[in-house]
Amino acid sequence: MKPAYLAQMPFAEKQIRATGERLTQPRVAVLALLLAADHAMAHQDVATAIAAHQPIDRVTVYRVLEWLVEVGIAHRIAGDDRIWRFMLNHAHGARKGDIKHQHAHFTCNRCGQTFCLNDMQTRLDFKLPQGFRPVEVDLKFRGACAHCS
Amino acid sequence: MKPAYLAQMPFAEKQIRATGERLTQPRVAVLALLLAADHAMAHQDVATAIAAHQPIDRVTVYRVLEWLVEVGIAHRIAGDDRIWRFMLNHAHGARKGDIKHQHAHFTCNRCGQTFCLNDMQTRLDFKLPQGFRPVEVDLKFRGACAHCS
DNA sequence: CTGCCAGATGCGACTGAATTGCACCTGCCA
DNA sequence: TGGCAGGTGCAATTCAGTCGCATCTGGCAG
Repeated sequence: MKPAYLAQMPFAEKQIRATGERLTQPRVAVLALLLAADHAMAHQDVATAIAAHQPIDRVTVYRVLEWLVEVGIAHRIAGDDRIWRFMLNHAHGARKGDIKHQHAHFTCNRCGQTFCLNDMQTRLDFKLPQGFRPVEVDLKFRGACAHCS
Repeated sequence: MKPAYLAQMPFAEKQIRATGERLTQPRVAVLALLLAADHAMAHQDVATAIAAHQPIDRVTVYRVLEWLVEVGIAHRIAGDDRIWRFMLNHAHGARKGDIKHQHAHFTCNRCGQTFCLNDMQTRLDFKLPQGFRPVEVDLKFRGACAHCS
């Protein structure tokens, strides 16, 4: 059986080319996998999924994921199990001076999966104590996801 | 020179007794240290600070911190460096059905310290996608803290 | 089309936070 | 004050993530 992410490869290639950086097998495979995922993936998940279809080194997976974050394609999420999870960024027109990356994550206590809530409606009004100047905000929910509840 | 946290020991003892659980040296020391801290402390910080004054095992520190979380005295914060940090809970009358633990953390990009923003004013209106039922919310800021800005 | 080489990959060894197993010790109640 | 449940100390282990280095390769120059 062919993994579903293979269908995403052409799109992955295109997106990598758009960065102007090198197009390599591991990069395409990892990005295609993330394109096909509806939830955040841990390094291990990525390595296992790809290894089932083509040989890939653990370390390369780490480096590709890190690279995807660097070029702004993906972002990493710190899990409660001290494991990084990765997800593609939604295109969002950030303007200079804006607080970056203001979007929410939802981790399901039942199935353990982490989702990005890009389309949620949030209004966050806050006023920090004197002197604290935020640059970035993360919002994280825990509970039961749509699948498990 | 006597570490400042020693002054907190009587209070620590009292709070531990209030739990009905055993009163032990390591528990008192760790709690006293956290009582004296104005920011979240990593396991290592705790171990080092206490070891300077009395012998204590690394593993015991882990277990005491975990225990403090269990009995509801402290809570743990996942850092971006995949290190747990611990801070005392503010007393807050949570009612059944309330979303637990809705408070914010602020991690300084300069000095690396993490603070609990208990006294901040926040209003968070949110509406999650269909089916997602949150139990807990964490809000995390990164930027420059009052000391560094 | 081909050779070159910066940059990417693969592999092994390593780091460091956190956990586990087990023997010993100690609060605390009877 | 004796017993023992539960806490502590120590050694060994786990596991995500990192590093150094040799090899390979995408993509440009020639």
